[in-house]
Amino acid sequence: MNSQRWPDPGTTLPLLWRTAERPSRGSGLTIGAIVEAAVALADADGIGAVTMRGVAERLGVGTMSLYTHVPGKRELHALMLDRVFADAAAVAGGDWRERCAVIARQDRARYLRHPWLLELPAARPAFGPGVAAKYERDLAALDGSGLRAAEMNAAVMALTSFVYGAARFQSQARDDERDGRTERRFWQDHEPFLHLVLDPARFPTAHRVAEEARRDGDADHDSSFEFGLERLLAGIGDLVEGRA
Amino acid sequence: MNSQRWPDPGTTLPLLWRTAERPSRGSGLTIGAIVEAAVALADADGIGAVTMRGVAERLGVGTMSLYTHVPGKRELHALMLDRVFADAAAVAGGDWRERCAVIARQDRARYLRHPWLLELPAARPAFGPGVAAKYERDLAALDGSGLRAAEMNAAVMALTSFVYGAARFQSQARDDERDGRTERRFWQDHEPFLHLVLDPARFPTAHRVAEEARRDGDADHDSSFEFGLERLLAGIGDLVEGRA
DNA sequence: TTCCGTTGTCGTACGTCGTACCGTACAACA
DNA sequence: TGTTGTACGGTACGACGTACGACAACGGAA
Repeated sequence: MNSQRWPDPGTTLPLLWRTAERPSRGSGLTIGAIVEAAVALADADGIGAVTMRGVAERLGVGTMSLYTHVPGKRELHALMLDRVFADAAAVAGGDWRERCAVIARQDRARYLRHPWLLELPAARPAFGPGVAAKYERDLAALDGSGLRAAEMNAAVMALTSFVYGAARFQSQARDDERDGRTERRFWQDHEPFLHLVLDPARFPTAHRVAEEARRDGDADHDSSFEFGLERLLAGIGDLVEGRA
Repeated sequence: MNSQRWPDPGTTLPLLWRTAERPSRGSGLTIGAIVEAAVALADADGIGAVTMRGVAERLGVGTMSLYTHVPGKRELHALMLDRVFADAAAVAGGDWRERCAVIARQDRARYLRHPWLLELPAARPAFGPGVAAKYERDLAALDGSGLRAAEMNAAVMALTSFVYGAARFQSQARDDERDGRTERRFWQDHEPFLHLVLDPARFPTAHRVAEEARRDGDADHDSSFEFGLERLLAGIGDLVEGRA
């Protein structure tokens, strides 16, 4: 299945900036329409539902017609990513810390709105209009924080990593719930194995904490995210204020 | 392809703890051997190389024979995850902060040693021997930090999220390099589009920072990770010391 | 208006995947 | 020495991405 052909910015950029759009004959097929349909499918049923056949069917078009406008599925994924990153709005007002918090919440919300984003390669996305807008916004937020350039980059990276990881765990937990693998069911299934899982000899701390947790219950994802964000920003703040 | 059958702890736990191992007839096939082969394939060529046919071939066995011992591919993935989490060694000595740092580095190293881990559902993994050992280790590290139980959980979650996100970005970047999508190539491909990407009117900050970045160069992943880890622990430390 | 080359459209087909189904043959017990 | 339970695995089905080539719709030239 893997055709060993990798998408690269060289082939993706003209698509992203629509500088080489193919004319449509009778079908009304355009890059934009294809990406729109793919995003709709992914939002509804996950990235697994984005098949070339599925996208084509949604557009009322033959499967292979897509290949006139898009080289392949991986490039389509890159286009989808840039498409949903285009919602990155400029953040004004407040100090760098507040701006960063707003951005982190924005990014988290986008991941939860489009959880398939978390499955896509995103380490070094091609600079389409959407990714460029997000890049601009992130940099502008940290502008004037007083950090050196290298520190600014590292800080953005730390925030991005945290937001990504937190969103991914939450997204997977949501999938679990949707498919019936609830918290309740989880512990029900573990009941026959609790003597192994919570063996006080092998796992003393786990045994003890499980007791406490049963009383207190787990924190929800929202407050857990806010806690981590606040701690990370506090740690960066220490650096800004020369305290650490 | 999706058979709508989801793996759950109820079916996976007996496999994880080997309480219902099927006897092997002439082939020497066991759960352990299957998991071992699958991990070897994944380490070598990624999670995509772990196909039932591939695992069977590596074991010199018919494809369908695997299904005698393992219900399906998703359960095999869960077994693989627990298998590599079993390397979680107890961390002794130092204060909570040092112990957390050691654990974070251990976890990051495991993600980079087994990057396919990052692709697996891991939000609420079934408690096999490996996952239980990691859980015990994590909790023991934070024991005695003075944080309340809810804060401890949130702190672990924040650290886990950060480590996961950072490892994922680094892993993807490594894949990019391996497949020829190097940093150099990236900017070469962008050259014809720089007037769009770095348009001073639309993206003023990006335009300016790109100039600086060209001089300074990017920080590597190691120092970037250490920066984020240090900041996050500093922020948690503020809380412990009642400073924030 | 007619013709023809260009090119958007898409039906067919191939090789991959996970796995359902079922026949076969071996091991353990009678 | 039957008899039976079950480990093993061959075949097949429906999904997938996409290579290939036939066809038809369009634009410009005559």
